[in-house]
Amino acid sequence: MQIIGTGFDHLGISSKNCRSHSASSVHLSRGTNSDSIVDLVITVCLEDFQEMAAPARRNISNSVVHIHELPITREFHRAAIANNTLMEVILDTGEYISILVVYFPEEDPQVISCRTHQCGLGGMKYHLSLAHDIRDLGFFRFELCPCSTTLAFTSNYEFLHIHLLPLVLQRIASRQGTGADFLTTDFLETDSSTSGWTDSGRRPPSTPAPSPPHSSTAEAGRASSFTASTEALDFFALMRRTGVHPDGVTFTVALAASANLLDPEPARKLHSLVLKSGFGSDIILTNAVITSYARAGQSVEAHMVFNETPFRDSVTWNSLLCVRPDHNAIHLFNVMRLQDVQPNDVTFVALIFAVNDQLLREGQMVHGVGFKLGIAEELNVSISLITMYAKLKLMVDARKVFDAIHCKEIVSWNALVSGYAQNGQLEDALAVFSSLILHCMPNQYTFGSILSAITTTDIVSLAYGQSFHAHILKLGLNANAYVSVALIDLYAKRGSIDESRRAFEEAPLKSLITWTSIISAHSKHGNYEEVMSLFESLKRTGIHPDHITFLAVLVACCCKGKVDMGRKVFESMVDEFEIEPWQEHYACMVDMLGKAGRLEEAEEFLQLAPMPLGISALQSLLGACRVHRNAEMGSRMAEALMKVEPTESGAYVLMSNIYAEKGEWDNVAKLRRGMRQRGVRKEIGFSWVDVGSGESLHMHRFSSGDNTHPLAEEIHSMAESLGMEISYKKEDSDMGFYLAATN
DNA sequence: TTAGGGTTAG
Repeated sequence: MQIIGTGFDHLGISSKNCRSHSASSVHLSRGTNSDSIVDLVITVCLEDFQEMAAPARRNISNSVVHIHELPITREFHRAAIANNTLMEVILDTGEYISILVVYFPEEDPQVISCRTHQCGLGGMKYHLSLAHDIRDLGFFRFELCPCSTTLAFTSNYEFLHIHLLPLVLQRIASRQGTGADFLTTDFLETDSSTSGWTDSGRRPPSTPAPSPPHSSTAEAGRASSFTASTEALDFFALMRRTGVHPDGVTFTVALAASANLLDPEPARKLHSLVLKSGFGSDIILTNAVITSYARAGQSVEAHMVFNETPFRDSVTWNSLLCVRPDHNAIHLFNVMRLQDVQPNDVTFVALIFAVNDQLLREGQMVHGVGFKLGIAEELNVSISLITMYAKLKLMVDARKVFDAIHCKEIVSWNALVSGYAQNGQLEDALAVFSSLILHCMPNQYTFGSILSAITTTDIVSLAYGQSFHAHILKLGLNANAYVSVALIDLYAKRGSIDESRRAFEEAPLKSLITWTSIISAHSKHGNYEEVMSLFESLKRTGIHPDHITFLAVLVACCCKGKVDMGRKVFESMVDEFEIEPWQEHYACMVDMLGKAGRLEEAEEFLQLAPMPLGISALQSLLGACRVHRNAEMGSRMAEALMKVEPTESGAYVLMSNIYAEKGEWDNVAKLRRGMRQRGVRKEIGFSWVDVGSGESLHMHRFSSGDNTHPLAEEIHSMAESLGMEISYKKEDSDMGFYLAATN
């Protein structure tokens, strides 16, 4: 990427400030680069940007365009025109283009650099990735998107941003040097004393809403949506503070932003403002209010607004149908039809989504009604149906829906691949992939599904995954967040931890999931030190670990016998990160304490858990009782296990071993009799060996004493020699430990 | 300017 311009030096913009989205180096020198990538640098504020942008639009596909040092004006509203025109330029050209906009107020220049990055998707759709390089602007800290983010151009955020940016500029100019941190003020708060459900003072019940994601923690898309929406509402607040009255469009945009925040407060305040501003009967705003409440988890309020609305259009009904958790979507759909409201494709998509895997008949019924109305054949409805049937484990029906689609786009192929992958039908998924590549270009979703299917299919060799990895590299999809996570997981589960690590390091944007993937990978490999070091690095990034991260760390502590550290981690999860432990966390603690021989503490944890811990915790404690020869606690655990799962052999076998080791043969015989009477059979355990020669893409499965493989003899002798090597190594390390202890 | 879903990850 090349940025052309003059006047940058004295503004202090360095390559650091102008991070390249594509991670290539940034040159701030004057020069021309007429290759395929075109960069446009604009120094504003502009006298009349529109006029200047016109030649830009004409020339942009030919070479570098440079608009520079235009006279500064105080008519800031023109900046809005400038922004709009800028966006038009991007859309018109349809080229890969990077634009840097530098706002340059007259006195004491302040800089906001805003890089707009556009990528065209086959000329069909345009998405903008809008990244703001933030500079410390003295009194004014402009917290936009701290990292590169992707936003749809048509998202409300941009429009609001474009409309209100001039106000920000005006604010900067008028308040320079005042030290006011005006963007942190909650302008919506000015109405809080009077805000409420309606002017009659009726307030909605305060149901807790899901907390907003940490802007620094959530994966980039979510974070950007959250940050952008917060910013949009800040602008809205600023707009009101500066005395500009919002119109219906502004309210709609602000409500859409509030819907992204998952926080009921802005929704309530905006609803109140809508009513006070006389927009109470505006159907578009009413619909937006319903969605805003619904997204914030306030389904009661969403329903109340719906009920109090005298006029409802199809969007109003669809808005309510999309409220989660849905209150009987099928019933709502029936009422809608009784009231002669015509359902459309959106209605069906929402309805199908509401049909979960418990509702087979309802799902089929919805399909039938959609078919009769001629809506089921619409592409988006068909894709929803494929996913619905895949969830219902009816892949034959999913396939029928897929086959009936006339114009198959990549998303429909992906829905089918994913359906097969999720239902463990790897071969079908691979067959669909083979056809898919003849018709369209696979994308990150395709590979995400395929890789996860390979990872979860035990009998498939790593070589299979590697061939897809090669495909991914060729298409340049390896940097995608989802693909990199799938690769980390694939390599870790197939024993190649170094490849896992490489996939992690190559991931340009590391989300919590990326971090958790690599921590889990090392945890599975028993690399305690790596796990702890990565965990510390993760915390230093400011990303908050979640339940699964903690589980991976606790498992690592458990495997390594680091009980005190494990307890510390568990406590920090509860006290510092305020994460309510799942039963898996308690079970892990029980396992950890049990393995370390701290059986009483383990049993305490078992009782401490606010929920029943399930069989795995009991099994692990029973196993610990066997190792540490505590028959009394062991029999308590075994009894509890036999009550929960009377036909599972594990408890009988373990308890029988405890008795055998203590020489209590009568008890052993009693247990065995009990097993026979209840028809309990010991399950056969299998192991898989990946030969990795490339001749076969499938792994080889063995059970104990299994001689059916043609190379059984060779394999057994190799296993024997490996076993001997392991025991020598173990003796060596035991001796080392002994020497260290005696010294 | 309001409604939705489909593909991916620990």
